[in-house]
This record gives sequence, C-alpha cells and structure tokens, in this order.
Amino acid sequence: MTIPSKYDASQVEDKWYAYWIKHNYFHSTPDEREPYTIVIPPPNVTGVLHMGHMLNNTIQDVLIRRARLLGKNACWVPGTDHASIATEAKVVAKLKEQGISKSDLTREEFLQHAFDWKDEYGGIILEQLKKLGASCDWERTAFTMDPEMSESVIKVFVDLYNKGLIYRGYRMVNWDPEAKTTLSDEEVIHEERQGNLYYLEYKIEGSTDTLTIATTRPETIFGDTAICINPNDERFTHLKGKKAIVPLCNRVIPIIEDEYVDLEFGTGCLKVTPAHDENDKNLGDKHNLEVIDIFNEDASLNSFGMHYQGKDRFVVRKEIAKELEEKGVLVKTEVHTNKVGTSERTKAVIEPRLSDQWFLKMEELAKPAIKAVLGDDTDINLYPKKFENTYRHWMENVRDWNISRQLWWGQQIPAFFYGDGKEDFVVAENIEEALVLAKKKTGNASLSVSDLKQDEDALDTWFSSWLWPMSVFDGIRNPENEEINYYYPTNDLVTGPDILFFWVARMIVAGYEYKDAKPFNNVYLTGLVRDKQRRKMSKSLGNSPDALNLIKEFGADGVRVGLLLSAPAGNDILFDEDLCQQGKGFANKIWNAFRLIKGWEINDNLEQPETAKIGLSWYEAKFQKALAEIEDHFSKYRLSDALMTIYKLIMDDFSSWLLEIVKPAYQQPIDEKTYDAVITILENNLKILHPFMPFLTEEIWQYISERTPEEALIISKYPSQKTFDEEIIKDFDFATGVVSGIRTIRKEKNISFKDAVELFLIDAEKKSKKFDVVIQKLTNTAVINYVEEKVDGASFRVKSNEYFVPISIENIDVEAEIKKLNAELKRAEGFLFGIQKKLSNERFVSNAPEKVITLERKKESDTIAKIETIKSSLATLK
RNA sequence: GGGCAAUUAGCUCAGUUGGUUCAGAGCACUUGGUUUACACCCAAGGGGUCAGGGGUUCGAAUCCCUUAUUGCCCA
Repeated sequence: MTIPSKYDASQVEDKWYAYWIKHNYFHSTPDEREPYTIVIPPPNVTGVLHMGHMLNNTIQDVLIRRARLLGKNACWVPGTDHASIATEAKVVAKLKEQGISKSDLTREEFLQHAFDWKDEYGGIILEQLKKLGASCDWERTAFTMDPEMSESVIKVFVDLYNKGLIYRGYRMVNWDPEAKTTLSDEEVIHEERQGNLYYLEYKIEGSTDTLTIATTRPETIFGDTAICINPNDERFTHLKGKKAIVPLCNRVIPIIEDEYVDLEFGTGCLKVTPAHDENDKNLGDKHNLEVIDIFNEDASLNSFGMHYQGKDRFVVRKEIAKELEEKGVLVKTEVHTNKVGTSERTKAVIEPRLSDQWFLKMEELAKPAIKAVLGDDTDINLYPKKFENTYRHWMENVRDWNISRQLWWGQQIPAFFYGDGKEDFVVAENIEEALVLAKKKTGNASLSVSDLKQDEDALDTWFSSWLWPMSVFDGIRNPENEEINYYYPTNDLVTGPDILFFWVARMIVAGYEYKDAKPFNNVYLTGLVRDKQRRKMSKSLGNSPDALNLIKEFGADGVRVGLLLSAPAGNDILFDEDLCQQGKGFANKIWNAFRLIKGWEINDNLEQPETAKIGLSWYEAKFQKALAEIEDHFSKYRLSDALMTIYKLIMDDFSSWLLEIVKPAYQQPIDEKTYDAVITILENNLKILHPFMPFLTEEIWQYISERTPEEALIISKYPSQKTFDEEIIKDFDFATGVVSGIRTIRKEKNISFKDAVELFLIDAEKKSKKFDVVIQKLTNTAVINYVEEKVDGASFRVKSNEYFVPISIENIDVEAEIKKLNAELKRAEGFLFGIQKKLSNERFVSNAPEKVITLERKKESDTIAKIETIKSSLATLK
C-alpha cells in the first residue's frame, strides 16, 4: 500500500461527512444516557457563512463531538432566524429591482414573495456549516417562522398580555426612516458625528425684544410648541409669562419655566419640540404642551414644514439654515460634535418619533434572570466571567422592551381591533377566540369576524428567538413533552458578546418565566473576528476572507485549528491565514507520523527492545498528564489551551520523541509488542484530537484497520483518566537535557550524526540509568561511561551532573570553552548570591513558611554543587 | 460624562492562593542540517526593567494607590 506523503483534505472531508450522515451519528433521541445539548445561535436565514460563524460553530462542534466521545447523548439543534428587518429589507430591494413596490402588494402577497425568497436562498448557510464539519442533528433543523414556532410565539404573547405584562403605549420610539419601522434601544448604535450648533433668534410677542436659542436641528422649529427657560436664570426674568414667535411659520408659543434647562449649555434658552425629542416630550407632558409632528414616515417634512414639504430632513437642515441666515434669524453657527443614534441594520439616522407601540414590562421578569447569573449560587455561568459586570449593568437598568415592528415579515401581533378607540381591541391566539372575547368585552353579541381587524404590526425577531431553547423542543405548546423534559436545560451556549442582551439575557428571562428553569448552564462568549490590523471584518472593508475558499485551501480541519489556536475565550481573534497554514501543517505532520508507523514491517519473533519499553512507559505517563491538563482546560472553556496541549503532545512528545525512540533501524522490522502499543497510542491521540480535527482523525482511524459503522471514531470511547508516574516524566525531562547537550556539541564541533560519539559523566545527581539506552539511541552515542574524574573533550552540565564528549584535539577551542564556562559561572554565582542574601535575611527565615525555606536551601546546595563543577572544568582547561 | 476591562518577547497570549530555577508557550526570527515519515520537516539558539511612578510585605508580574494608553458597554 502506498500512502501519499501529503495529506489532501479535499479528498477526505466530503467522504467522511457523507459517511457520518449515512450512519446517522448526529441524530439524537431521548434515551437513558445523560443528554448534552446545544442549540445553535440561529444565523439569519438569508445569511452567508462568515468568519464569526466559523469560529462560533467550530467551538460548538468541538464541544458536541467531545460530549459524544464521552458517551453522552449529544444533541446539537441547528436552525435559522427570520431576521425581520434585514430580510424584509432584502426582499423589498429585490422586488424593487423587478419593478414591484411593497405598497402595491397585500400582506399575503408580500409574505409569499418573502417565503419564496427564503426557500430559494435560505439555509445556504447551513449547507456551508456542513463543509466545516458541524455535526448538527439536521433532522431537527428549525426556523423561527416555522408554524409551530410561530404558534409558540403567539401563545407567549397572549399569555404575557393576560398577565398584564404587555401593554400598548404612545411613546417616543426609535424610528428607522429607511426601514420605516421602530427599533428597540439595543438596535440603535450611537455614533459621534460632527454637526453644527445653530443660534436662532426668536421674537417676543408684543415687544421688540428677542431671545436666542441654540439647536442642532433647525429644521424642527416647525414642531416647536414652547420655549423653556430655567426659573433660576436671572438673565431671562424679563421673559417670564411672555410668548415667543417661531420664525418662518410665525406661530406664537408660550415661554415656560423648568429647572431641567441647563444654564451652561447653549444660550440657556431651550426650544421645546415634544414630537421629536424624548426629553422635550417629557417637558411637554409636564407642561401640557401641544405636540406637532412635522415628519412623514420616511423623515421628509409633512405639511407643517410649509414650503419644505416633501423634502428630506437633512436637505431641509441645509436649506433652512440658509433661509434663516438670509432673514437675519440665524445669529451664528458653531461646530459641534454630538452622538446620534443610527440603525444597526440600515445605518440610517434614527428619528425619535411618537407612536402607538407594544411594550413588554421587563422589571419583574428580569429579577430571576439577574439572580441566576449574579447570585451566590449561580445557576448560569458566563465565560469569561468579566461579562457578568456588563450583564449586571444592563439588567439592573433594563427598560421596557418595544416588541412591535412596522414590518410584515414576522409574526403578526395577535391583537384584534373592533373599533376606532385606542382600547377597542382584544388579544387572542386566533380570530375566533378574539371574537368571543370581543363580544364579551363590548356586550355586543352581533359582532362578527369581519368586524375585527388585526393589528398590522409584526413582532420583533428577538421575541421569537428568546424562546429558541424551549421552542425547538416544542416546550411552549407542550410543556411536559418528553423531549423538552430530556434536553432542557441545555448545557452550553456559544455566541458573541454583541448579542448578550438582545438574545442571551432574554432567553434567560423567558426560561425562568416559562420553564421556571435556566435555558443553559454555561454561556461561552467568543470574541469578534478581526483582521491583522484589529479592524472588524466587514463587507465594506473587504477584509473578510471567503470562508469556503479557506476550507478549500487549508481543509476544514486546518481552518478549525487555525481559528482555535488564536481564540482564547472572550478575546477578539486576530485572523491571519498563516494560522490556517499552521493547522494544515499540523494535519500533514500527523498524517506522516501515521505513514511512518504504517510502513513498518512487523516481526512477531522479535524481542521488545529496552528503549521502546522505556519510551512507551514514559509516553503513557505523559499522555495521562496531558489528558488531565486538557480536562482542566475544558472545564474552564479554554479551548485554545486544550488544543495547544494536544498540539504539543502530538508534535513534540509523540512525533519528535516517542517515534524516534521506538523507530527501528532503516529497513528493519519492528517487534509486535511495540507496534501494538504504538498503534494504541496513536488511536488515543486521535480520540482526543477528534473534536478539533474530525476529518483527518476519522480518515487515519479508518486507515489503521477495517472498522464497522459501530467502530467509527466519531462514536468511540474517549480515553479514561488514570493515575500516572510523575517520576518517569521528571527523569525523562532530565534525559532530554542530556540529549540536547550532546546535540549542541555535535553542532558546535561539526560532528555528523552518522559518526558515533562516546559519553563520559560524573553522576553527582545519582539519576536513574534507565534512560541511558534512550539517550544513546537518540544521539548515536556508542557507550556511556560513569567516571569520577574529568575527561578531556567538550563538556556540558545538566544540574550538577557533568558530561564529557571526547573530541579530537584540533576541535577544541580552549578560548571559546573558557568564555562559555565563565558566562555560565557568572550566572550561577549571581543566582547563588540572590539566594544567600535571602537566606541571611533573618526576617525571611523567621517569617517565610518552612516549605519555602527548605526549597531555598535546596536551591542553594544545588547551585553550589554546580559552581564547583564549572570551576574545576575551568581549572583543567587552564 | 458614567461604568467595566486590559497593558508581560517582534506578534498573539498563558501565568491559579504573593513563595518550586518564574519570567513561560505558540508563531515569527537567527544558525546549522537531503539523519529514508514529514522542507507543510529536523536540531540548536537569540530575544522581555512584566506600561510609568509610588506603597504594603521577609518576598510582588500577582495586592493597594496613582499616571498614561487602549478596548468595550451605557448615557
């Protein structure tokens, strides 16, 4: 059998993914085993795989595959999110290309287009996840607008309404004039923008006096309904009780007094526009001011804007400034930076707007969710822990959640109006039930279905995804079904910190409200993927590599390793393709180690050599030590450290040391016992590596021998932890010091590896001799002689042991040797000085614990011994 | 403006309760090497005043104060 010297992932990965699917290893049904459950953070149904998804889902797959190997019933539920604003915007844009305007369509027609779009492009991302190796239970694929999901959402809305937690309010909301919908506070991004502060002069009615106000938004003067001054401001006492005249429209408005006005800012006079600013709205409510809304829903001016009617707010701002200047109203303009809210999705500048919206009261609902994460006996752990502070800050200041959106793509709010009054509605799961309620509420038995009109708005997408961990198991509609009881609470949630509040916090809220239990035990918050220059990866910068191309180039295993090697929990990951190259290189290394082993000819008559025996027992200890470290890293969600431990184990301990130790001479056969042991070791290495590099490991596993579907690596049994011999690891580390010493001498003295050397040593350490054969083999040392006296030749020290390799006279550079020894001596003496200073300090000796003092004394005697050997070496050279 | 976090080698990061030879890892770098698994490799090596300053302590990368810089969240 010839095995190619380069590992070709593209030949392998599709084959094993198909095999895993065929044998249904990813599918889970409740059974007697312990469940291990993850629900995927559902990506946008029309989305495409980007680096963030790759990182996220690689982590989830590692956790799931590991759980599977540990014998748990692993269930990873995949799915997608309908992403109301983003998707609706895409559909609207596509229709526009075809010359169709949304306003020409009925709701039903529009939804048909949207579902067609979803069926055509939706779920591409899930196909891409398969390329990455994601072992999701695809039979469970869910979508937040599946009929069962939507039914759950409506049920929850009705329930919360009936509990008095959902209410309708005329409120200032964040209006996105581009998407023509409201946004929740969390969907608004505050950005610093440079603008102007305009100083405008208002006339005082019945007087020649004027007053000056400062505003950043001169176009909103049409909505002014008062001027406000601070009652304590002596500059304006003369204005009290007077009225001002709004420029251009010449409306007369009252001058009111309120301590809210900041004496320092601007001129100390504030224009009040209740329809277009939250603070002004509060002032307006307090002083019973008129509310004049001057904008259309696309933020162009309406008829209140007079000759600016129909023009966009930013156009008007420029034009009106000019007009005001010409009319002498604009006194001056200052450059001014302020924060403006922009839409997360459309980037449009948010317009505060008053409208009727649906809200969910959060304060009481948040309480159990706060306790779960921050209490003493925390139910839910965040990794890394630092996010608990952020979580606390948000949850303790939580505001009511605006859950209505002026969109069609989403669950339509189940409120049915029977009249024109604000309160003329009932809330029910369907129109038939609504009719019953409406009849009861109105006392009008003659009402019919046609008299009811359902609210036009849809629910916020997060109002469906906050139920995700329950609704994917139908836990809302059938709260006691077998699946929800088995899989819920889920174990780990892996997601980005950017949706800690949007999603994570709300799932916790929903979990306690509807299952009286947490939705998950642990939340692993990944970092953002950035480029090498720390810039966020984005389409507009074009710095995001094509995920599928990366997989093509480096293999899914290579990309997975590349991502995880640089992704400590919670830290941003600075993505660099070189990392994938390292992952690919690692795959190739393991492949070649396997090639080496597979190439050996086995001879069952051969005795096991001593070197192999010792090497194997050392590696077994080393493997156990690494296994314990890996467990520890996993328990702290330090996946990159766990991977690095495995990387070093396989790269250094297995390939560089063990295989070199057991390797038979060229074209010589290997004894069966050693061969079998090496194969077992290789298999164990594959098992612990499988969660990180599933394809490569399965390929080698199946190459090692014929396996039945029941024997596939993906469902094999993870190596169990055993106690191990710490001493042998220490002794081996000492031996590697000797090996390195000899190698250094070979290099310095230009002694080829092919020429055997002889080694002499003064064994002050009285070390075990069992590694001598190993040292000999690895360094091509013909014989090791234990002596009492120095021997001529190149020398080196490991602790207080002194080693000599005789070399021909012309190779000895006495000067260089002395220089080297002097440097070593100086370092040792400095070290000794430090220790002795410490030990002669009476306060140290009397205060430090006994253990520490003993250690210091040991260090002292070791160093003294070492200095002795260096000094005597120097003496012989001179 | 308020809050949180960070600052350790050229880069990305570990460093647990203050105490093992604690100043580490990976990558990068330098030098040498066709040792029959692998040049996607092997071996050896250089490199840090632990951001600056002050303090507590027998002892500080680790605890406290302070300054600077950076990032995130909120208003």
